[in-house]
Parts: sequence; C-alpha cells; structure tokens
Amino acid sequence: MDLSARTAEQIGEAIRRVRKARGWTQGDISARTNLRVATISSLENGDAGTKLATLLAVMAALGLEFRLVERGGSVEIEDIF
Amino acid sequence: MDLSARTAEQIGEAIRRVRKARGWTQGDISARTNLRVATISSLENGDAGTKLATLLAVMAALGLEFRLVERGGSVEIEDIF
DNA sequence: TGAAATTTTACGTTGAAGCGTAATTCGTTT
DNA sequence: AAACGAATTACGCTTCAACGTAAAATTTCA
Repeated sequence: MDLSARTAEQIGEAIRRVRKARGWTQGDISARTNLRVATISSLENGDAGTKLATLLAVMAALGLEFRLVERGGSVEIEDIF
Repeated sequence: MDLSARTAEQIGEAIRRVRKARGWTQGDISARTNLRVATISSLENGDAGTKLATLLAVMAALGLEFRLVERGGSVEIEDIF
C-alpha cells in the first residue's frame, strides 16, 4: 500500500483507502470531525480547493500524519537513525 | 531534519526549512508557482485555511511530495523493501 | 433483485483565500 | 546607522469551500 502523493487526487485516494481499511464510512469521519459528508466526499475525489484544515482534520481522525519527502526519493538509510 | 507534520504550523515550518535549504526566497517560489509572496508567507506561517492546491504547488516547486504515514510511527523496517 | 446504506450532487448562504497593489516591518550587510 | 532585500500586513475585489438541508445516484447485502 503506497501512500505517497503529490496531487490532490492521490491524496484523496490514499485517504479513502485508509478509511476503508479502518472499516469506516464517510459518515464516521463526519461524526469525528464535524465536517459534512459532502466535504469528505469532495476531498476523497481529489478537489484541490479543499482547505488544509479539512485535510488535517480527516487525517487526524484516521490517525495519519504527513511526511514531506524528496520527490521520487524512497526511504533513505539515514532516515532510520 | 524531521519533516513529519500533523498541523498547518508544522507543515509551514517544514516548507520554510526546505526553501531555505534550497537557498530560495519566497519571491523565488512565487515566480515558480504564480502565487503571491503574501500567499507563500501565509502558508509558511501555518494558516490552516490555505488551499490544498496552494500547498501542492509550493511543494512541487520545492521538489517535495507527501507520504501519509501512521501517527507516531517511525520508519518501519518493512517500508524499506 | 429490492431495500437499506453509502456516496455524490444540488442550491442558497456565509466566510475567507488569493488576487492586484502597495505600504510597513524585519533582517542582513557594509 | 544607513540602506537594501526579504517578509509581513493591509485594503478592496472576486471566487469558491464548507455550511444546512435535501434529493439523486451508487453500492452493498439480505
């Protein structure tokens, strides 16, 4: 399961994949974030106009965090220590 | 240099750190993204209202991409292979 | 396959991002 | 300390996310 993303579409796909892996519906995320189901839907469908606050709230609900990495870079050995 | 982030502030700090590591000014990012310097400033200062499109454009200019990872999880040995 | 659950879309409203432009503040260097 | 570049802030304007509510479309499963 590769969760790298450089576009809104890829971020949306990743979010959706994790949500389903948790066995949750958009309604579950909605309840945990006070965001509307329609907003979650929009995010998962790759709307680049989504606010950072919205994305962060959903990620928090899913227990996720970002890691900013060099493009195309895989995990470097230095990153481990 | 840890670039993990779960808040807009942390994302802004990470962006700023990478930008300075590249020896660039906000004006340089502005020129490469057609975003105003004020917008870059706002993003680096942790405005959670920033649009995803804005963040992605800046990250692309810096040659960065996201990785969505489990909270608190450091790099797992499985991630390498 | 048909009902129930889930997701997507719609419409009017409100608040704010990002724009152009420009002034002010901050930091660095000589 | 002065001066120059960089970053922040301001103001009016336009555009649109997210809201409440609700209907339509899609998926799931008995």
